[in-house]
Amino acid sequence: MTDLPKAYTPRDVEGAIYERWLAADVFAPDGAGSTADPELPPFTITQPPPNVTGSLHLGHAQRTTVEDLMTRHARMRGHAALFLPGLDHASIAAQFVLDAILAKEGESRQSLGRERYLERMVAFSESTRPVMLAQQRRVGASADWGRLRYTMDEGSAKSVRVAFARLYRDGLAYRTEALVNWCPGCQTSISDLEVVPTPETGTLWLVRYHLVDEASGELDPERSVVVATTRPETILGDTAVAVHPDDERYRELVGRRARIPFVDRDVPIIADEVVDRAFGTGAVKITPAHDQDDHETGKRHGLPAPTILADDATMANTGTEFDGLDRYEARRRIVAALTDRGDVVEERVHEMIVGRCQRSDDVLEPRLKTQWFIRTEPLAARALGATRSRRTAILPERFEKTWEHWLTNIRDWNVSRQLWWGHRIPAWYCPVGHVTVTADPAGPMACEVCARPAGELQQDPDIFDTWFSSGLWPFSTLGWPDETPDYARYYPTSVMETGYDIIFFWVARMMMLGLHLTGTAPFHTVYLSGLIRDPEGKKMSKTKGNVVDPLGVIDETGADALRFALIHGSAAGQDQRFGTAKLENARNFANKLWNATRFVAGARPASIAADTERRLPDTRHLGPAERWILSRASATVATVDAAMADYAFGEVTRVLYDAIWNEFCDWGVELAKVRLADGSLPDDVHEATWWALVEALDTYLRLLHPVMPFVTEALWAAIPHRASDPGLLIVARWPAAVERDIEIERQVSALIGLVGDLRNARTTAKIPAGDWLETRVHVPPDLGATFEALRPALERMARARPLHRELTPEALDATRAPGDLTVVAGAGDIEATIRPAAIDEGASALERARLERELSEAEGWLAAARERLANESFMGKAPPAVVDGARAREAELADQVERLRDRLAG
RNA sequence: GGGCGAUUAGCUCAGUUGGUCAGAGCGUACGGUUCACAUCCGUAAGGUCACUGGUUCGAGCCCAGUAUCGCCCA
Repeated sequence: MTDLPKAYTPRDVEGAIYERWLAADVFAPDGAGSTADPELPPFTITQPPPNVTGSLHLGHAQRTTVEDLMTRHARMRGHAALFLPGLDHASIAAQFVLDAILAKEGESRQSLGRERYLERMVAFSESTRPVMLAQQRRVGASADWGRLRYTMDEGSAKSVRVAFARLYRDGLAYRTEALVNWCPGCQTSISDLEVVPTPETGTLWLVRYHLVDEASGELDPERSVVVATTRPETILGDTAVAVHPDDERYRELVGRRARIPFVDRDVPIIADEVVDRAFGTGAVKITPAHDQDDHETGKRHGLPAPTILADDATMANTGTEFDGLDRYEARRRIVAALTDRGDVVEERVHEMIVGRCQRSDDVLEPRLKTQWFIRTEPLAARALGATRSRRTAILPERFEKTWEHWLTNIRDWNVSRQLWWGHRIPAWYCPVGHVTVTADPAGPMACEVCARPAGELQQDPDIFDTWFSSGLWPFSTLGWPDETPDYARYYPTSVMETGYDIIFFWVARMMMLGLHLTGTAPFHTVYLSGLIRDPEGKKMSKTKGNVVDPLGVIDETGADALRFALIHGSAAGQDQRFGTAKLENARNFANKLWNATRFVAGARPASIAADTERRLPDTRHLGPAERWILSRASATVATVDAAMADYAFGEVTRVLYDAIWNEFCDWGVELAKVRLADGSLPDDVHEATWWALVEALDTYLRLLHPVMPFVTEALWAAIPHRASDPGLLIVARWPAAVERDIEIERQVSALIGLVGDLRNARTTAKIPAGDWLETRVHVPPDLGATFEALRPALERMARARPLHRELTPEALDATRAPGDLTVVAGAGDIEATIRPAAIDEGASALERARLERELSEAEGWLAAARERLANESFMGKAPPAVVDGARAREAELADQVERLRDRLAG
């Protein structure tokens, strides 16, 4: 069909193609248009659900592309391929976004109240949701939209309740008072993973605490101890001073008491090995309610742990003038007051690490709270078992080390969040504090300990960490805890593709929860993508303003170009910089393919009807070029298959780019052109030639479809199909590698090499590209027939006319005239001469220099080859195949060197 | 403090089990109105594969160490 426009315009094609896929119902593995083989196992990917309130960025586009290409590949191979899409309610992240919007309206979480806030959230997410889904369609995701899930839908809610109830029953969920990471900005606790350790330059204050005279109970005027602290405001919560037990400086102080300023609390001086003698003065204050280490120390020594901060990080319950002050204001005033008293001994600049909130960047406060935790140790052990036994593989493999380390040092997971947007924890408390956990959405009938009626019970106000529902994703989306048909058929899933940055947040949790709740690892392969960075290598982020909107890119260069660019030259787990050069290259490639197809479609011999059914080329009428391209196409199938099996998607695109551009377009099409245009050949030959091109092109379109689905689908429609083909490429069968014709590949590639060498010689001698020059060639006898068959094409490709074939090297020599350009090609056994239109001294010199350069290069290789063959160790120890190869190479080089020397001498 | 990654052509990066693998794209230079494509075609130049040592007949690839940059964990 020649009605394809001259340049590929993705905009004119993509939307319509996606609509056709939707209309044909081919995304669902059990859709009306599915061609899945029921005998084959299904292939399942559950999409990492993007945050519902966000918008897609390049990272999403990259992941969608990888997931989609695996899905499309599996689908074409006949598997029932399920790409299950979804959205995440994103609890804290969504609240953060909404809170910012509310703030602009002069409202806040508090001003709205829980109910209205949640209504607002639902409305907001409903406004962003269709945008996000549309974005994914633009990228080309062949996801089963009919199975779209949401972490806040009833299915997810049910699985959350059931999962938690099971964990509780199994002793893996417990409620306790513990020191948690509190974000004063978000007003919630967060998990250890959400803490961002941030280096900061702070101050280390050395503060004098006066000792108490045990006899009088008054301050001992003689004795004091100087403690070092970076947080003077927590002095108000001190319940001890600690020194190292072996520290001679303080040995005699241990057991005495010191008076805490402002609160006038007398606290013991204790000895504990946790103290670092080299830090500060070697004596530290202990604030068990506001520091992780101090909390542990306090527990060991039975110290009280008064909380002195409110949820908003103002001072509270100290009974001092500082109550009600912000923590930093309190710090300033306390330092000032201590200075006035003369008790600030020293201030030092101090480099330290401060924990900040991943979401709001607020400095976190360790706070004592009663919360729910998941006991992770037994779960982690099973997760490790799954990867160690290779029931689940992690790619790239090096992440297994990270995985091992984290899971073997894992800490219990705090799942309580003092937020509103999310799944409410299904735990109820009776007035005396008994706990009842139930999966029943209506709540418990009564306290399961004391049987107090439901009316007296109160549900936990907290919600779950958003990652809790995410952790159930691979099975909650398929119907778990119910034994649904989907769950039976598609679980466990096949591949979990995601960014390596959430391996702990998400992958580990899915693994742990999946193994415990479903008894099986939720996926057999974890494919970790690298991160997309900006051209300078910086992480893309909204605050940096370097985020690229994929829709803009798609509008400009097309979804296929974006997808190709994201895959090409990438490797699993490896970050990539993303710039316009890659995109342009990908766009050009799509255009190249478009035009190649345009040529093939337009080159259909008149003897073949436009709507004809696909035929295999008649092998009797195939020329070497056609046999060559068919063989190369088959080789490409094999290489792509191998790369796909290795999840080496960058290799897939590399191989296809090379095959399509440098083999099919540059030579397959160019060589065929001559034959197709040769009116002296019979129709049978034209037809076979054309069918060969169609066959090869069809193979490439199929192979490329997973990466570039739109353009391949569009182009596939422009070439004849087989009777067995479905109407759409997306559900057509993946090609099978057939036996290659190695001999024809060798011969044609030698002649292609000859053309290149002839062009090189002409260019070096500054011969105008368009000049037709008399050219003589000698090829070894076994290449003779192929040479003759390709002669017209070779003439054209090398601008060699007339083109004579000499039967012996001597015959070629005999025709040589002064000024002739000489070419030694192939394995040194092909020679050619080009006769310029006029003898040009300058050109001759250039020509001679070229030959000399070639000779010295060949001599160098030859010397190396001979050295190798002379090496007894090599001859003795290298495998015979390698030795044979080296011998053949040596012979070739010797031949080449000899001929080049002859030419230069003659 | 522990771990991981990167270091290959001017730039951005491929290189699966060690045996012509020294590659691609972009860029550069020169030349092209070849009837699919200037989003193109042809030709070319450019690299001691970070450094040092080791294993091996043979190392970009394996081992040890060093340097620089980056990331993760504590």
